[in-house]
Amino acid sequence: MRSSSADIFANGSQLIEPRNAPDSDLDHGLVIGLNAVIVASDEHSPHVLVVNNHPAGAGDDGRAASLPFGPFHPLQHRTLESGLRSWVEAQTALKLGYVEQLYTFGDRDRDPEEERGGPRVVSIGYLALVRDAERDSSVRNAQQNIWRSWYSFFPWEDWREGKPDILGATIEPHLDAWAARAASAAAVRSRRTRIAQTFGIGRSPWNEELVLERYELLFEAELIVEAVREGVCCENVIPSTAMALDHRRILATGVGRLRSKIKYRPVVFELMPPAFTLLQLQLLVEALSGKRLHKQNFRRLVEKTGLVETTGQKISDTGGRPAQQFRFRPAVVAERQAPGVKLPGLRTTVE
Amino acid sequence: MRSSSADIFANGSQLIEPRNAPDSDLDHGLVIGLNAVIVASDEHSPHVLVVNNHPAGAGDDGRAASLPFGPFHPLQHRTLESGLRSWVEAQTALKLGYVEQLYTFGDRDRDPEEERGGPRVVSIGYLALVRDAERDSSVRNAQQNIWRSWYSFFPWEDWREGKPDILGATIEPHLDAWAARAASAAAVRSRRTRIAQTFGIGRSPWNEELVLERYELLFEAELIVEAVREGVCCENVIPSTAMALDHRRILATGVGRLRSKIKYRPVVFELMPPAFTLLQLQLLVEALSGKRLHKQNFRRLVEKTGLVETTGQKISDTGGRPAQQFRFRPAVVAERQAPGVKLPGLRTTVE
DNA sequence: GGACAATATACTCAAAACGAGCATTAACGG
DNA sequence: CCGTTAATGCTCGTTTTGAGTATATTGTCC
Repeated sequence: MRSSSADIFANGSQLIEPRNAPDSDLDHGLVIGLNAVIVASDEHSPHVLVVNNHPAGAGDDGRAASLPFGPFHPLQHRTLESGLRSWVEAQTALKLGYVEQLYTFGDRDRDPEEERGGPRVVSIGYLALVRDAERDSSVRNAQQNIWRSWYSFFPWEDWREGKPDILGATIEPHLDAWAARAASAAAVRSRRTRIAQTFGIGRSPWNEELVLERYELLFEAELIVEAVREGVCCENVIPSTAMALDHRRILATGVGRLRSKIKYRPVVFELMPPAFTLLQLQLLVEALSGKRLHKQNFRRLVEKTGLVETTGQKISDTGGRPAQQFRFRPAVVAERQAPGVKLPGLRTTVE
Repeated sequence: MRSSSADIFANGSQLIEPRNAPDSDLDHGLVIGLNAVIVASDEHSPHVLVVNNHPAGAGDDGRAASLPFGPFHPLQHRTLESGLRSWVEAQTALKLGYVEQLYTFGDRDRDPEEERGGPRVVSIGYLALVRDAERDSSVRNAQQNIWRSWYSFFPWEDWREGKPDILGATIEPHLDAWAARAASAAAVRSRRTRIAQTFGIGRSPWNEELVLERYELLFEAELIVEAVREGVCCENVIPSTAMALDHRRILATGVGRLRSKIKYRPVVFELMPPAFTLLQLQLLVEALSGKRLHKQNFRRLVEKTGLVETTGQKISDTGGRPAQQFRFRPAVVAERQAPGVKLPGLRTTVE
């Protein structure tokens, strides 16, 4: 397929070509790992599967929970995604539905052990969605694999009951103090703008998609346990569940991605039972997005997109007028370009 | 922070933990490569830096062009992005502005040589933006590194002069024939829906962001040279510039990502000169998105977002009433959460 | 200087989308 | 039958958007 007759002109400063043999030290001490953000959600909260690393009887000295992780086995797996699916399904008995790649994390300092000579681990993060009913099948290792509400890791992300107290009481003051500590007046201003835009303060509205940006800001301000270097005092740390390494960052990436994706692609299905009422759908979307929606407008939007159709059944178990039962239109589910569920109202703009 | 007293029951089928030592064959024959989609754009067309693998004087038998590629050197680089920046800047003399990770490509069949025992190359694709003025500085290896309009790789993506002829004349008939070849009636229908949604046929509007989806559909239908297996006839192939390996797929990912990103983040700046007229800005956005926009509405949108401010200067070299000169508001450029340039108009919905 | 070509910029107007709420309907438990 | 609870239907003012028309400002050609 290739031929090169006149490579005599090639010189040393050219771009390295794909098929050049790698330097011998390149494939030394390099491991590719696959991390999965596995999400299921009921009407109350989305849950994430985490691996509990506490050894039996360990107290706070045990390692923090981590995301499920598996090595990528180039000899066995044709694609990255099949590698992911195979170890997840083998080890948790979960049937993964939708799977999407999130991001590849490769910073050296993502793992302190690397600095001490361990192999460099480059980790490819994936988002996977499973139906809530599937959650039971993960009990195979109930002590190790547990489902946790994703809001336990990001308590500031749940605005369903209004602005979370933790924001006004703790986060905003600490962030403001951090901003004030900046070197120059310009830097202080820059930090303030960034805080305001990211956390929806002042004229900026709260944007539920900026999960990662908020996490990284808090991390930078050393308000997150994982960011606190050894030996430094950490009284400012915001109460929330920590994770190992940079797993909370990966999780934040997943949460943000899912929150934005539901708006333009029909992925909520993957989390819903096959039949449901519009209220159930709304509650799920609210759980994911972390904000409350205007019921009538939500209905209007959902019906307009043509994503769902009625099954003809009526459900009367919530103590009011019975609700129609819906299902997602199979044609839409099969196709990927279909739109998602727009989020209407209850504007959180004004606090 | 947490305690679990009864982990005595933990058994061997638990999820593999992050710090487990990898199997010894894991880091054998595995290389991480960094691919860059480097984009610059003038008012006529966005350009992509490709490495010309054709040796001087070689004909069509030379290898197809590829994206610039460099190995990731875990010992030298703290982060993936710094690894990318360093080899790109060293080898092309380009000053990269905005850089963002696209996707990690790891399918085994992305490179036929792997099947013959070569090392598995997992490639992390990046999108990098440089100002058009920077394009000159890549001449360092003019024979090797050349800029090509991205529409030479995807001629069907340029709707600025109306629907490209190639669509109606070639692509749509071939796709339709491919759909008809499906196994079952249901499969035929499913393919047809997918084609219609992806290529904006019938009631679906053309969505300029679906660059990757369109490419993959064409690939599946074997209308792309790269998809044609050896020995199979290829008369249906759509005339367009091919690339090595899966590089055209990576490029499609980059184009799609950029097209969507300009709409919600202020990244056009990175491609624009510091001062410009609104028409210049519009032409650039049109070049990127591949469609024409309604001038007055574009102006309205841009001015509303507050992304730009006037410099006070007037430019009168285009033969009409002089235009105001604008620049991006530095405060906005510094911050990332700022909105992008919405695309108004001239609906391509109805053909 | 005046018509004209070419573009910039201002303003209009109707349709659609959106936020917010009120009103009505259909079940259930007493 | 009445109160409670939720589903569903409808309205209405505000924004946003698509698509123009109108006006302003320059250079050029005669």
